[in-house]
Amino acid sequence: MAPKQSSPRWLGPREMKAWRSYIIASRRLLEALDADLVDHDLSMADYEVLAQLSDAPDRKLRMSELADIAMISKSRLSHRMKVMEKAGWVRREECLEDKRGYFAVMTDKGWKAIVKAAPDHVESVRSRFLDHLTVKDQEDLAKIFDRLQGQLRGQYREEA
Amino acid sequence: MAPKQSSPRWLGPREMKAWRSYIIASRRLLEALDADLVDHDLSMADYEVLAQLSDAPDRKLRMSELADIAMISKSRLSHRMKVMEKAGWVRREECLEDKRGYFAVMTDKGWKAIVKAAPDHVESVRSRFLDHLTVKDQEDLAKIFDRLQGQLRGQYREEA
DNA sequence: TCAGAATGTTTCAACTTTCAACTACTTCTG
DNA sequence: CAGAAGTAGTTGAAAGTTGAAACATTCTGA
Repeated sequence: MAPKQSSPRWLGPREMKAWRSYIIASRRLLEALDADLVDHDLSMADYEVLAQLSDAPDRKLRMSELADIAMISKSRLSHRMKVMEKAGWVRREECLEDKRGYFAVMTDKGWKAIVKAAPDHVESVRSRFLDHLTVKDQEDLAKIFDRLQGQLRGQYREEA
Repeated sequence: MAPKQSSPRWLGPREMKAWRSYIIASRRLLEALDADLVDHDLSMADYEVLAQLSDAPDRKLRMSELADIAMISKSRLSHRMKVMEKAGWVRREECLEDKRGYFAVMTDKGWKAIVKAAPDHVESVRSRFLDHLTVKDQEDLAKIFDRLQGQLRGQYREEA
């Protein structure tokens, strides 16, 4: 895929440090955040889905759009929705404009669940991430990761 | 677990931005790096295990130590080793000093596999991550994520 | 010497994920 | 307007992942 280099540009010490620090801390961070959510019977993935839904107008979104912004496949969302539906957090609703389509709608129970989980999750994000960043750090990070994202977005969507 | 706050400190715009940018870009980055390794029949997790092994003296490590530095559970490593053993990349070797123990040893075939994958992986890390960072960015990131890691290390190991 | 701890594997059950097929509907094209 | 092609979403099966718990073996310290 990537054109073979005649000789690979190995990472220098500073590059290696940046990469390893980032990747290791990130793994630990994600693990910790997931662990913090277990008390609410949620994973980060589910939290993300519910959070997106709760931010949407009328707390409802087309399945495809939800899959898109939550960054999961349609099939996966379908399966996950079935579980969340059983938990009573969401329900499906037909789309009248396009009868192929469905909306994912957050129920009151789902809303209560996310409202209950959110403060702990936010606290968790603070205590494990934000609290350790200065204002400048925050700005630097946002800048850096926005730059990365710009280049990553859809880059590997080659199969389409 | 976390003590309930009387009122949660919601994220301000700058905090939200930093957090979302980081988490979204990171997910895309990880996905992309994994996708880049598929050609070599490797996942990031397997790459990590093999890389650690290839860095070790004699390319061999005690199972526990390997699990530790690759940040996976012993059970998981055991499972994974079985797969990699079948692929011919590693083998197990008894430990003579402690007969309970085993070494994970990288085979020649495993060495060849990682040597073949490494340049592409490094190139992938560059093109998707490092190339978008200035030297200062690299230093900033290392500093920030080291700080995070210090606080995360073992923090949730409460069950032990 | 022996109880308890440590190493590592295994079995099992639950869960996750992907893939391809499928239904139903919409849009495009001539 | 017919029919081809595309889109939305679901489904079931298969494969893979994971962690917990039980287990065998060996080590260690009192």
